[in-house]
Amino acid sequence: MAIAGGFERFYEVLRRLTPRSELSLTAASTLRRLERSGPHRLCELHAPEGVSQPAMTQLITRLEKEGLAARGSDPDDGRAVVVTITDAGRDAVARRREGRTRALSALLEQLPAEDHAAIVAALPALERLGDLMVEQPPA
Amino acid sequence: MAIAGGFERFYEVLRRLTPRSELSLTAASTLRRLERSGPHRLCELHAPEGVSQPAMTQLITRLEKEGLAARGSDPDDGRAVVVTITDAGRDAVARRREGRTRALSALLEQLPAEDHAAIVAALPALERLGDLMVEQPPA
DNA sequence: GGGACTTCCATAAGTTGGTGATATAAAAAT
DNA sequence: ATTTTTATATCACCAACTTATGGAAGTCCC
Repeated sequence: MAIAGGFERFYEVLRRLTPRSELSLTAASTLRRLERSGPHRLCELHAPEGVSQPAMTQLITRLEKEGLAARGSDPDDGRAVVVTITDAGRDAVARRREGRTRALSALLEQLPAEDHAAIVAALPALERLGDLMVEQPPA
Repeated sequence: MAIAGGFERFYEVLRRLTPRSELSLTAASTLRRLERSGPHRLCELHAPEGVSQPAMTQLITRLEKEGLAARGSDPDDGRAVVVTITDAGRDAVARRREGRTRALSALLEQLPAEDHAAIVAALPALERLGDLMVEQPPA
């Protein structure tokens, strides 16, 4: 399939759009999740982010150290750790989002209008493809 | 921009499509480059792959150890190291490509036909966006 | 209510793939 | 013939994972 080849290529390209920022991929994704859908227990975070539980523990420890997230407790369950995003965390997410958006916009503007339109038109489809992929662990 | 958000999402999704394989992202991308456009000197590889020169040296060392690439020399320049992909390397690239293709196809088939069409239609545009990104180091 | 599992999180130890600083040898320049 | 530049390699270090294991809080079950 040419589609797979195109995706492979696109993936590498996106990879380069990110790297040197203050947040790792998983860190950014986790913070965005916390911002979008509120506090979560640690065990609810690691699976959707696709990392092991110890990795999530360590990530939260890092985020806490940097002041971007906070550990809390659940009064009804002494085992649980409830992770919350802080204001500084929201700022970091916003900064990252803005930086990405600016870089992408600059590139998109140089693209022919019909390419631009094609990408916009495909976004909802890509979104749904993403949903499928989360539901069904791809081999 | 909604586009940036969509890409961010899509990136995370693609990330999950890759990891468990035998090759790291940079390794796969480098092998593909060697397959596509023939032998390269080490110094011609690290910049387009977006890693430092020591990282490329180490990557080539790993690939050599695994038999996927080979170091050669340039008779006209004693400093140069010329990297070539081996048959085993080609096999590895092919296997990876096939695995990805199968996983993606399985998902794409479940998507409504118009989503499928939208993605196919956007591929050339994404390709061109990728070209732009390589030319212009995004902030 | 007192064990026996179970769930949630943390810790330990090891691995991978990167980084910057620096060394070395070959080529180019002055 | 020096000096400078270029192409790799090596070194010490680090970030972010992994698996295996430990311990504490909850649940189940007579």
